Order: sequence, then C-alpha cells, then structure tokens
Amino acid sequence: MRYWLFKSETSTWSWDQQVAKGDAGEEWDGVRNYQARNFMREMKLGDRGFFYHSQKDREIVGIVEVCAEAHPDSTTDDDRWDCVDIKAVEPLKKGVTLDQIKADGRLDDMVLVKNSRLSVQPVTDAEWEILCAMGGL
DNA sequence: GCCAACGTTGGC
DNA sequence: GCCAACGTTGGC
Repeated sequence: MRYWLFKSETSTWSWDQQVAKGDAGEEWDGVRNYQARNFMREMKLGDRGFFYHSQKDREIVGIVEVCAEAHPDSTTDDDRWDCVDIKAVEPLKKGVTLDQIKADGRLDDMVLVKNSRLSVQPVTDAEWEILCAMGGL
C-alpha cells in the first residue's frame, strides 16, 4: 500500500464535509494539474492518505482511504482530467501543523515542504509513521 | 493582502 | 521548440 496527501482549502472542501460523506466517499475532483492527476492515476483501492487543510489552518487533520480508482472527473468534459474517490477513515487525535512539520527536521524532504503548491502528492512510509505518531495515532 | 513560485498558454 | 505573459496557489 502506498501513502498520499490530499490538500484542500477549508472553505472549498473541508474535513467535516468529507466525514459527512461517510463510507460512500466523494470524488476528489477539480484537480487541473498534470502531476497531481498522474499521482491519482497511480492510486490503488485501499491506499491511504492524509487530509490537509491549506491556507488558513495549514495542518493535517485526518486520514482518508481511496475507495474508487481513477476515473473521469465529473466536473468537466475535458477528458484529460481524472480523479479518485476518497472516504474519511479517522481524524488525527491532534492536528499536525505545517510549522511542526518544518520544525521536526526529519520531514524536510516532504513534497509538502519542497513543493507547497502541489495539491495531491506522495508520502513515504517513513514520513507516514512520523506524522501518525505526531498526530497521536 | 501581498508576492514568490510554479504551471500553462500562445505567439513567434 | 523557445520564452514571455499570464493565471493560480498557498505561505507569510
């Protein structure tokens, strides 16, 4: 299984909205970036990811699971854009902020730190372990 | 609200 | 195929 990170601005699509969808999950649509799309195409059922709130909060708030592999994005007719569906698994006991991540030292190579604009990105096994621990899981 | 970084578009 | 112009994202 591989690990990922999904970024969303709170006012656009929040963790609470994701949780409200339950096990049915929801399309991670609206991505119009080739790198992000390519990562979604690599995702497999059961892969897990962090749900990150960008802009105002800037913290990882929960864990999600891929519940549908890449398919056409229903919000556009442009066949270049695919997306996956994800469902909420559990919230972190304590959110992990970008400040904490930058201060840690072990996480300096995270895509979140190096390429802050990429909205869907891979997370390594080591990074996953560290972040789960920081989140109280 | 500003601006740096990045990606995309389109003229040549 | 290069690169200038433009638009968007997201940290600060």
